[in-house]
Amino acid sequence: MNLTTKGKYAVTAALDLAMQQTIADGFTKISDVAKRQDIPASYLEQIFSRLRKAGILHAARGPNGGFKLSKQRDEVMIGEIITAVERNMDATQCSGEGICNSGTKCIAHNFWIDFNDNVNEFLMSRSLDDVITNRRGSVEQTGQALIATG
Amino acid sequence: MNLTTKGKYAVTAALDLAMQQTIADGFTKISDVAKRQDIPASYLEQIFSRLRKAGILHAARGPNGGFKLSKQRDEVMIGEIITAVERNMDATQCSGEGICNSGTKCIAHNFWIDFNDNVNEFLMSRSLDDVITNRRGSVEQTGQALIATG
DNA sequence: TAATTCTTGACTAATTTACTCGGGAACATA
DNA sequence: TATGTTCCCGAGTAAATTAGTCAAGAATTA
Repeated sequence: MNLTTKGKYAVTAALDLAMQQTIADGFTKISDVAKRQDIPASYLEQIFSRLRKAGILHAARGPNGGFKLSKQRDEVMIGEIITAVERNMDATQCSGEGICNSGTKCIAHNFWIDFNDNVNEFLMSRSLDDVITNRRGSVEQTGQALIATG
Repeated sequence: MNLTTKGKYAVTAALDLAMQQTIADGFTKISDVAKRQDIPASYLEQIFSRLRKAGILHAARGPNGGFKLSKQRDEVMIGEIITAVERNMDATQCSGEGICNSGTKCIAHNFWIDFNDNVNEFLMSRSLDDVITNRRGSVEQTGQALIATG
């Protein structure tokens, strides 16, 4: 399981975009987000690139360009953001393949599956809007699983 | 947040010890646990050393020596094991210090605190016995927090 | 004494993280 | 169409971390 600076920056930056869209409806520049949230701009480029490819953000080039959310802020789940940028959020030793002890499931396998489910549910039940308004998960889990649960 | 092979090996090895103690009441050798659970023995040495220093295991040297749990298997929480061996399980960007955005709390700070609490509760509510008998957390959270929650 | 088992610390290769850098492409405006 | 703006993309890299190995030593039992 990896939860790194990249994932945390991604969430922070997405929250920033969501908040900016409440103020004005246009695109927000990487450099502005970077400055406000204290994130290295060139690193944030990489992160936004991934979020765009995952369909979470929409980009526009040129003057007045930048990024905006593809959906409403109550429709974007934190879990989506994290899986889009993190290498691996799975907690099983075998990446869910059940081969953790010389080809068979290790004795902790089901425990880590449960752990995955728990993290999954937490991250997929909280939208950007929930976090901004300090709610603790109000929207139903809708889509696909964040982590393969074997 | 770091959940690495070390933490996963630690849980698996502790489960093995717990299961062995049901069979016989003596000490279990590192080499036996390593063989059964497919964990490098010299790496497991390091892991058991930490678990012993954390008071989770008790060791004996010499013939018939090895390791055993210091408590009953329904009293050892998975969370204890993981914090004993993992470098950092905190998910906040600032290690809970609230300085994630140039000296102040970043806009995601409270979210990561909630995430910590969630993981915390999950791991501290499951004992070795719960995992072995495939229960999903039966014992009350008793002790100190796994992760500082700011 | 000899064999066994933990104890400790040093060491290391490979991987990952957390970035930077530079050139290019699209777009808006004048 | 020239110019500045902003995203796009890939390559490169220093530092940290992971996932181990190895060897010498201490305690214990037979």
